[in-house]
Amino acid sequence: MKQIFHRRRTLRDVAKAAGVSLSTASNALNGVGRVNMETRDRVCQIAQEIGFRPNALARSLISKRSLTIGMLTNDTYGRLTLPMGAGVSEVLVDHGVSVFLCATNNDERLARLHLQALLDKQVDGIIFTATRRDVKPPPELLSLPIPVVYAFAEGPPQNVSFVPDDAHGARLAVEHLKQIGRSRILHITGPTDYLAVRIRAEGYRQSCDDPWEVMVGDWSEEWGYEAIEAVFSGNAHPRPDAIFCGNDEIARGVIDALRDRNISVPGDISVVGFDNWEVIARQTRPPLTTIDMELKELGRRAGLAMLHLSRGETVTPGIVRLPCRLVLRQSSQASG
Amino acid sequence: MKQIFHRRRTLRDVAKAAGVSLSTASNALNGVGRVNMETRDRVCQIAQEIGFRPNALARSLISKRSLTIGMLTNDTYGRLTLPMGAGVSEVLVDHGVSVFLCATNNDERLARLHLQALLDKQVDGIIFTATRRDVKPPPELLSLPIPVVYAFAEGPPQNVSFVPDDAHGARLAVEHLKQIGRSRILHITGPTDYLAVRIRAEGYRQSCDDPWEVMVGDWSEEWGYEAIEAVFSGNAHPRPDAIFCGNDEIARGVIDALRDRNISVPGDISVVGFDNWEVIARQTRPPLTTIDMELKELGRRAGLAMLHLSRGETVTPGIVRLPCRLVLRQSSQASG
DNA sequence: CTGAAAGCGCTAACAC
DNA sequence: GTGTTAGCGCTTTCAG
Repeated sequence: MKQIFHRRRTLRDVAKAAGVSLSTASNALNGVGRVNMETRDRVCQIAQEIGFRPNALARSLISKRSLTIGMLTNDTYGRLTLPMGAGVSEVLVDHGVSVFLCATNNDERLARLHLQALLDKQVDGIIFTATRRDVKPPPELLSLPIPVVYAFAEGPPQNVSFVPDDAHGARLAVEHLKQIGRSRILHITGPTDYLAVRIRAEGYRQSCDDPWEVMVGDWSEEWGYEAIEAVFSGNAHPRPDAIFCGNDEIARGVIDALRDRNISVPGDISVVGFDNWEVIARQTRPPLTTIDMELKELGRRAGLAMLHLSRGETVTPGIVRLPCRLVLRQSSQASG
Repeated sequence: MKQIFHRRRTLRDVAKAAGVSLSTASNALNGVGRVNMETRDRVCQIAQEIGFRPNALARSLISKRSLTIGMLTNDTYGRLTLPMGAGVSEVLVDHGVSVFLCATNNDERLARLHLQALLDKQVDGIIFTATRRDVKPPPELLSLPIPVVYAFAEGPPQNVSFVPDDAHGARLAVEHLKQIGRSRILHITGPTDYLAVRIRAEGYRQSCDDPWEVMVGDWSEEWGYEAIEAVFSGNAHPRPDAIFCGNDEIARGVIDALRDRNISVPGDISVVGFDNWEVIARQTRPPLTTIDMELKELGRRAGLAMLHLSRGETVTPGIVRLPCRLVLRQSSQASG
């Protein structure tokens, strides 16, 4: 395939066709300055007809605002980055701001390469997102000539960071379980080197009247399954009547293991997950009650903050913790 | 948060500091024209020191190449779009090309908005990707002043489109099953209004010596589960010794149903899925043999094609079908 | 109200 | 080899 494309229309074309000068055409189209109604309409009319669109590059060169931001993410677009990205561009697109997506794939060189390209292209700001909120952002971000916002990552105190309120999420889960009459609540979760794991566990301990020892493993279904085996095999373990899992995959393993043991969910034991990863949470049997981190909203907030900053406005710095949401399905209460 | 940022260094700053003219500085930094080795080094040295970086906007204004492309996708970044996006930017980043990600969310208005923004920003080209290859691309794409490449979508014949070779994938699955000695192969798949469903089914029929009637439902685990119930409940149905599923979710339902019926996988029945969606395929018990559509490679090819086109080179038009890959796990053969 | 002129930051002819 | 000049497409004083 090879196509020949004809020159784009420029403001000059419009001006000539309308028989006015460049500046008049410009003023007319932008609705600034003093310009006769009639000429204004005529210019706009003609611009429309010949399909004129202003060259954003030329504009940005003057205005020093490119209406462009970069989104730097450390993963190959995991399930976390995506909803956030959607949120970000959702709030920005109406303001004409486009988003460069840069997947650094956890590669230092790639990150630098992308960052350099972004700066060269004069992006108005950068949103850094990660798959783990305790990922250390690249140090280059600390001394940039443009604003930086952190999403699902904790930036330095002088910047704005948006993270899900994991403690709140854990509380939501536990409170819900208590409210439906559960009291022996077990927490099975992922590796403790994840900040989120530690915070969720702490949230669990604080809202539980009688917290049990937290069971720590990896993020897999397998671990959830094994954990249940461990709890129900010997007689050593006391029996829970509810299980709050650190993520949905673990919860799925837990539910499968309970079913294999003919323990009814939610009849005998209520199960709550974390993440609301639909492909898992909707497909457990029964469907999983879980905690949604509202990532899209998080993205929206980050995008909004970026918008303000790029206009030179002030945004309160610090780490903003956004509330989670309890998603009720059948795994916690029979009436669903 | 509010920060004051100081003016960026311009070529003029470099020239002044080096005591040369603008053009000499430019030539030196770009290694073009005739410029004395010593002055060249000195200029570069100084540029480095004061942290000069050329303004890509100004450059693009002259070169008419923005080193920027747009990726238009119809979904909120499904699991298909993402690996492709990674592939695209992987091949482009080394050439200084950045990618605008535009999620249209299947909204006409949003699509137009994004498209307009992209054109205004003088992107060198557009990659259109979809979640279904039979999604009709927006008609606006047909008459654009820049090249358009289709990925996981079928564009008009005069353009290049890259799609996974579903027929090949189906053949891979069936051939594999035959090779391990299976002959009564059942195909359980998704809705027939999906082009991919029809092609995979056709591939199944052609490579099977004795194809059975294809079982059609939706894309869910539930459907896979139900389908097995249907097959094994009455006596009407003949019993398969292998099941090729239209996607991994169905396969998971199938495996769960078989386990619930104490039918051994892969002992009695081999199961093969489609998609290689790891969160599912890795977590079935046993882990799922499946077909990978090599989406990242697909993205790479699309990015490469874009690169050529944006340089004005010729690319053979038409629909390019990229081979799939069989991912062996334990669900098809015991030795795994 | 409108137009001529300068300039954003950079590149590319073309003199010197 | 190096500097001067024009200009990419647009906005923006500032005269008229």
